[in-house]
Amino acid sequence: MAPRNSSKNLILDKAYELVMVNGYAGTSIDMILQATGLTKGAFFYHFKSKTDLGMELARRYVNQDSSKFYRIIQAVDKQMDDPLERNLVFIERLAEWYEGQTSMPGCLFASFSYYKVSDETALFMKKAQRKWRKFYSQRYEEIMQQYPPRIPVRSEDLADHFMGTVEGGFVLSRIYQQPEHVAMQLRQFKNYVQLIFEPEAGQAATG
Amino acid sequence: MAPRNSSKNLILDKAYELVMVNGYAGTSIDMILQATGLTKGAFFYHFKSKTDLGMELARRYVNQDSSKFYRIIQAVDKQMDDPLERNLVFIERLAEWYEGQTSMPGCLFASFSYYKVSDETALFMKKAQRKWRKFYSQRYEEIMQQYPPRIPVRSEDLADHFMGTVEGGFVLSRIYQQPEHVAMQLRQFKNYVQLIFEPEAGQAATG
DNA sequence: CGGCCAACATACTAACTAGTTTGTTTCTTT
DNA sequence: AAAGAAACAAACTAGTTAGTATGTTGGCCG
Repeated sequence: MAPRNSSKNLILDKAYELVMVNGYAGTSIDMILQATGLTKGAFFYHFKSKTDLGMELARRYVNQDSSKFYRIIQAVDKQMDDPLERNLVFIERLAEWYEGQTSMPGCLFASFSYYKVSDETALFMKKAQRKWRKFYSQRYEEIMQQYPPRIPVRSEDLADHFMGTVEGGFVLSRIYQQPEHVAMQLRQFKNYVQLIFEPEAGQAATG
Repeated sequence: MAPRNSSKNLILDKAYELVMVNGYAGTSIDMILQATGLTKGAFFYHFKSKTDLGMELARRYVNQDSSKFYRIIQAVDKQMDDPLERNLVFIERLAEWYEGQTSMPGCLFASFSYYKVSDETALFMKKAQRKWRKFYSQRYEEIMQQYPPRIPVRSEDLADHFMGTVEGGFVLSRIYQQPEHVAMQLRQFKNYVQLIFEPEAGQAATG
């Protein structure tokens, strides 16, 4: 791992920003170099090709994104024990986090999913996504053991739907050009989880 | 509008396919010409620039996608009158339609949202998306008048969440490289609508 | 202090990019 | 049949692309 503010990390930082705006194919190496103030020599010293940069961007994205989510999860887990409450508060905290962001939200994986960088990145992304699914589905498994779901649902599908909701929120935010849609989408998913598991959900409205 | 299988439509067809795989920036005019068997003269006779092609792709996508959805909706509306049942069956039919597709699903708007083709396309997409939201939110408004929702929800948010679910399903399908995720996501949303509005939803599991 | 290497800069190349110019065919219209 | 226009083809251009080859710098180590 390169030291904190090294040239390599600088390239990765700027490249990430540019890719999130212009996409991978729409981001040239020259654009990255102009943004960093470096030259070709520096770039090809740290990356053997542009494809290599794409792969490293994917790797770094997984690490940074994972740790961001874990950080929120751990903070919530410290404050409460109930698995359902944990999950609901996690979703709320995540929504609040996205509300605090100013720049246009987005997912590198989604960007790459609409332009195949390489077979390697495609495989890497698939595996990373599966790993996330496994993690979240275990959490929903815990919830299901304690709270009988109102309807038949699979924990894997809930995990996928959670991630899909975030992805959909990104796309909508970008089309509407309004970042707040991610939080809105997340709260819909939160409603869904509540309606499935919370024993008292929707009682007030019916009574 | 150009006649059915004209060169212009051929270009648009092939360009659409290529853009859905490589993205807009990753699809060169030469690639499109190679796929169509035409030459530069033909392309720039029909399109004044590549940006112009992007704009026409967006226009055509809205028309084709809208008519596809309307077709399903009208078919369902003929068979039943209840607004909630109509919506639920519509979602199910849509899920089945995506299950029948072989090629990797995706949305041109999503692809364009991760690479800004032009200010014109961005504005066009925003307006088209708003139009869709208006259409679907009206349908949920109807449902809400007849079926009191278990939880407080806004019809616009439901409309957005529906479209967001589809978009998320596309992204997940592409990352997992398994087209069936769109249908799975849609059925989660269907569950959500049922839990919100159906009076008897989830009664069997609790009793 | 001399050598060595990491970490770059500079200057190139060959292929590709969008777009233009000019020429050709075919159809229609009078 | 003449004329014009629609619908292309072929060849070109100027700029950009990823990638390379070679040169330069500073710091560390014996």
